[in-house]
Amino acid sequence: MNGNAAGEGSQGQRYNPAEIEPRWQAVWDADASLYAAEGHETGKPKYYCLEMLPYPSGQLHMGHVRNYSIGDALARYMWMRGYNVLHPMGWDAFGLPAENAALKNQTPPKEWTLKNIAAMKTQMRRMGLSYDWANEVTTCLPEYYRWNQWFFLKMFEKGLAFRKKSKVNWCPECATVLANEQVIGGCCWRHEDTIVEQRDLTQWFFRITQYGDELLAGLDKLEGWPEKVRTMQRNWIGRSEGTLVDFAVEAAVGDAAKITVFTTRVDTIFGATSVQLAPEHPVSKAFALEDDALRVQIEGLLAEQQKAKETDALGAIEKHGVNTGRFAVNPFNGERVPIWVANYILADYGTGAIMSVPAHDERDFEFAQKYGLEVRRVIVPASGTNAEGSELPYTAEEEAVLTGSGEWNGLGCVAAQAKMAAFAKEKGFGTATVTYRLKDWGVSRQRYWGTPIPMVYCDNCSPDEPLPVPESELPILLPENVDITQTNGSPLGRVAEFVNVTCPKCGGKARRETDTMDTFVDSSWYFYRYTDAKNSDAPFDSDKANYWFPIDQYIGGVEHAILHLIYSRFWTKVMRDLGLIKNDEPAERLFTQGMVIKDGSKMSKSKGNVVSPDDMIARYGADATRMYALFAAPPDRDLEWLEEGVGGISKFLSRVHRLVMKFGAAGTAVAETQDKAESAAGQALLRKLHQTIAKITQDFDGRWHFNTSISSIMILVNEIAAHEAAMDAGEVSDGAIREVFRGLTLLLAPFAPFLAAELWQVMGGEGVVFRTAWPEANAELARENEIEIPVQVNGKLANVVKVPAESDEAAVKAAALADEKVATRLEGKNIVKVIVVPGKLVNFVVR
RNA sequence: GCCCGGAUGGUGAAAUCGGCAGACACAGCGGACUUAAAAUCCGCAGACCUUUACCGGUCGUGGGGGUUCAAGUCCCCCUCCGGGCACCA
Repeated sequence: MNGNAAGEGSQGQRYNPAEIEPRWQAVWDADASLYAAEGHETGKPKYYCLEMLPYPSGQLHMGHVRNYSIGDALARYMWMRGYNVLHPMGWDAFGLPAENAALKNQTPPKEWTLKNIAAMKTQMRRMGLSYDWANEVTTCLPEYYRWNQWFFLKMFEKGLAFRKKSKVNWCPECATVLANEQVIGGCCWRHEDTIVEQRDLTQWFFRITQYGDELLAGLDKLEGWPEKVRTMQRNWIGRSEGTLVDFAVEAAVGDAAKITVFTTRVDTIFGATSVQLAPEHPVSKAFALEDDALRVQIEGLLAEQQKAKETDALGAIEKHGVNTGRFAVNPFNGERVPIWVANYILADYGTGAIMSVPAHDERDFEFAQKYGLEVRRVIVPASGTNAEGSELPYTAEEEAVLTGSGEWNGLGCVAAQAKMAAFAKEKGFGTATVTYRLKDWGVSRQRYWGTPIPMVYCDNCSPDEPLPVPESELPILLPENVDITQTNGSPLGRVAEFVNVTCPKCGGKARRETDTMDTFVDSSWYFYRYTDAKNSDAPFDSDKANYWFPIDQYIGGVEHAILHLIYSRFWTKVMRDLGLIKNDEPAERLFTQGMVIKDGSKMSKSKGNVVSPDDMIARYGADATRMYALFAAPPDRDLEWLEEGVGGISKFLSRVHRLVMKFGAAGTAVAETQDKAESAAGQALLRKLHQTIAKITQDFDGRWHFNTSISSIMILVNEIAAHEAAMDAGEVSDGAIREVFRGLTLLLAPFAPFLAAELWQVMGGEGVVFRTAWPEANAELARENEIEIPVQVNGKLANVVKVPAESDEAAVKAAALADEKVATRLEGKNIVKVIVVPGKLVNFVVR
């Protein structure tokens, strides 16, 4: 290039990320120690910075870019603050897409997955992310999934892994079972238009409900987690205190001698005017066997309920019921009440049976109105409470007392609940109890690409009980070259060498379990493996895990608020009880970043609004792409991707580059300049630098509003540019120039690592910029000499006056009164009151 | 229905503890440089009224009320948008 002879800006020195970034990437890739975590023997405090591991689809998307830009900035900052940082990455590599891709491209899942991992790793390196690749974890490799199997055996030993026949969500498209959490709106989470069916299958489960109380109680202590996530988990666990009460069935048939109802309002039991059963309740079934006409009606109700469940319209289902013609006896008052079967009673919550109290429950009221059942009031507002809230149904329990309830009359509702539950227990027809919405975790999947479950079935020696594979036989390798083109049944069931096995107990012929594990198993403990990823004797070394855990900061999308994060908490508690670790919770702090939006909606292939990170990097560089992801919005909010914005950041980085090339080459070795004779320009530069250091340090340590951190760096650069002429003229000392450019580069390092490394080298900085101590804000240098004070008259701005920074109240007031404009406003008025907030404002209240 | 978020210029946003609303950017407009364009640099920029211009004024943070010398910020009521949960007894 030619023609641009003027001064410093020759073409060859222009900011060119396409040249700078690959050069530095090569340097970093060649140095495995750069981002390596140190051992516990280091004297430094530890910091475990973790971003959620991606599914290796083959392509990073902008959500990843955002997630990892946040984590990377934090990790680099913590390093510069002198911490021993663990910043690992891995691959959630099992799961259905690999099988789908295999069908489509005739590529085996393993090959497809490993190829994708390689591609995404390249993208991550291009992004300049500071991962410790020595601790990389890939969940689909036997080195990892053998420990899934090991944990399964431990859980089986402790009775935490068990089999039961259960109604399962079946996606016809996936031809597999889905967890409740994978059913969204009655449809499959992967096939949004495919309605999930109910099927009966024998499945493996993890007894997460055993930890229900602890999972719930632990949420209160997770103060570093978003309240939103904690609330979602609380709702998911759905703990509910109530009472079980037995109603005897009149003229009992077979097993159907009593009906146990679950209620949270046992205080209303004198108002119970019917018992309502779920269609699938054993007593419903027993009645149906005796009466064909009734059976048909009950089946009808069941069909309605299932259909509603499938379309997720359960909340809106029209209530239907059928009177069985039979009666149950209320043990509290000996009264006969009719037994109904209804479509809105769920078999899998509580006991599948309720007592219906129309006067004090919305749903019961609606049902009773429809079928003309008796509505009997047994609760009234406590005296002194106004009666308007007492219209039926009256559901209050505070400030409300019992009536028409025999010996319990006059008791407050809450007190009555405890006393009546105790009474039921004493008399042997009930007890206080706790019910959960949380269900045990179904982990069986009838798929190929997952961890084989390490159990065998032997008809000879153990026809009823599955047998665990001995630990010494692990891993049970997932066979390769399996035909996964057939869609029905487990693919592994068709591999004879896999299925046929010698019984570990009797040595005879036995069959292997052919289901694989839910991939949420993989992601429930991967972050422990990061602490010791190469260990072949154990999932990890306890000392190492205990050094690093809990995770100091976990960063990811809010879509994992329930599933992944509750399973991870469960797994941590199980591992603690196995004696492997000491912590009760996996992560001290959790951060959920917002979505990346384009043209008003979430980026997705179907909407065709996907922006490729590779394109952005090719056009503007990785630094600009990452920095934009942090600049465009605070990290917890949704971010609108605007390509022009990335261009703006790129322009800003060019400015920085130009200025450092021009002035920074003087070097960074000397950092102190408290030269008393520093020029006004020099003082202004140092003042802005130290203000910026304070601001960014505060952002990192506090609320993570990196958008304002970056804007403050821009302000600093604007200040530098404004003093360019003064620097040209030699009015600013070399020391001040050095300090300013050195500080600027260090502040930039967490956000734009490539450029920071480049500039550091240009300036002759010692060592690696990312291991250089984070600059410290000098309050003395940051202090303003003069500040502007707004002066208001009756709360309206009159003028702004300049005063020395340390002015006291009287001086500020005097300066305000001395101002001409202010004086004009005050003319002829009576000053009633003067408010002076030192350093902030003056307000004259006049009449 | 319940529980969380959110609503500020043309756009993304800032205002962290009740103290100058719109920092910093994007887009736009004007200018410098250039044969020209790109790039770069400088400047303008909430709306409205007034004014040749300067100056000046009024309104303004989804809507309505309130507290206060002072409200985007606190309190009460309402609207809309996003997310989660939902006959869970």
